[in-house]
Amino acid sequence: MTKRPADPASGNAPAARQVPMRDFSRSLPMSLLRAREAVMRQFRPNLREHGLTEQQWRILRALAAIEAAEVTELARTAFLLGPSLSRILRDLEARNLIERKTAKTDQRRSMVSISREGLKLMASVAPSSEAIYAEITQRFGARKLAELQEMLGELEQSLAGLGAGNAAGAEE
Amino acid sequence: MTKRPADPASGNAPAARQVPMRDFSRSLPMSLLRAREAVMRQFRPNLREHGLTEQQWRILRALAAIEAAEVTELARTAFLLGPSLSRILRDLEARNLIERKTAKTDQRRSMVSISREGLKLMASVAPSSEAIYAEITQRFGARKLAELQEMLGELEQSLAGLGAGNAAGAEE
DNA sequence: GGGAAATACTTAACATGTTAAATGAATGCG
DNA sequence: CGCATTCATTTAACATGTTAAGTATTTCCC
Repeated sequence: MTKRPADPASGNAPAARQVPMRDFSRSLPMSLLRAREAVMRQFRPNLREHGLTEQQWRILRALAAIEAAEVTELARTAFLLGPSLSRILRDLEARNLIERKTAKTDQRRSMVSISREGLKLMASVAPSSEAIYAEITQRFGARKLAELQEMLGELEQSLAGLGAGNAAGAEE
Repeated sequence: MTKRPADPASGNAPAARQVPMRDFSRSLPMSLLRAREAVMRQFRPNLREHGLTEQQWRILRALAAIEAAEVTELARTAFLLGPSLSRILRDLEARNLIERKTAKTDQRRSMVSISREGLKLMASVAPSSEAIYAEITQRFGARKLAELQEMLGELEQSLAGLGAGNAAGAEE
């Protein structure tokens, strides 16, 4: 065996380490992904017990805070893409957790609202959910949590209107 | 605070607002989701131009930093679940971006490594990617970015070993 | 040494993310 | 009025997230 520590391509193993980049485990997207996963891992079992996914729960919560909403508005509020929302609403309607009716003035729009049954389901999920959130807040620290969310908001702001198709003077 | 000023259930619209919860647009999961999306939105177009998804890119990056890795190890590094990784590796192998061979000592394990072609692809993607990251860093501020990542790490730490099937003292 | 249990990975099944295209309804404008 | 354009929503197609089950090996241990 010839000793060639610096050239991994000497064997049959394909060469690696040839594209210098940041340690990717410390990249911002990764940090955000891991943090979010750590948080959601706490909530998912409870939601699952009630037959809800994270996204379905987001929609119910968004609807519970208002009378009714158009699909597009709901997508913005629940931070879901149109196609995802469309599918989920179909399922939630089949389960009688929401109700829809097309708007009178514009047949294209459909007004979505949470049903009585949906509210009942929410009432059964909310307590554990709030308890979990409280536990997280306590563990991490309420002040730090507020600070973190402040920074996340600032990050979002500082990237608003970057890329995404157009800045000042973008040509397509 | 026992005052209930508004009862929206006066019309025919299904009653809402009956399940008191935090304003969900300000919940931690939402903040994290929005922040991450704001960041990833910057990278996706570039990756897409090269026919890569975010996850495929994560895998290539993880592999470029090492000689070879077992699938399980790679899943941990790239923060992907086994089934997702399994599918992606199948596709990346079909595109000749990675190579696999089963380990000699244990037929169950398969060693994955990046191919020469994979390295070439990385080299063509990395510059724009780094440039975008630099732009983000500049906009948000390098110091603040480091601070944010520090907090995200702490959040992850403070939730490690919560829920997930075992409380204090549950040693499997 | 042989079978139960553990391990590494893959498949399966369903839900969502993501982009493009389709559908149906309103609007603008000649 | 007629018709191209815009708009709101859905469908389609493909990729990943998520949990459960399956498959092939290996290890444990009597």
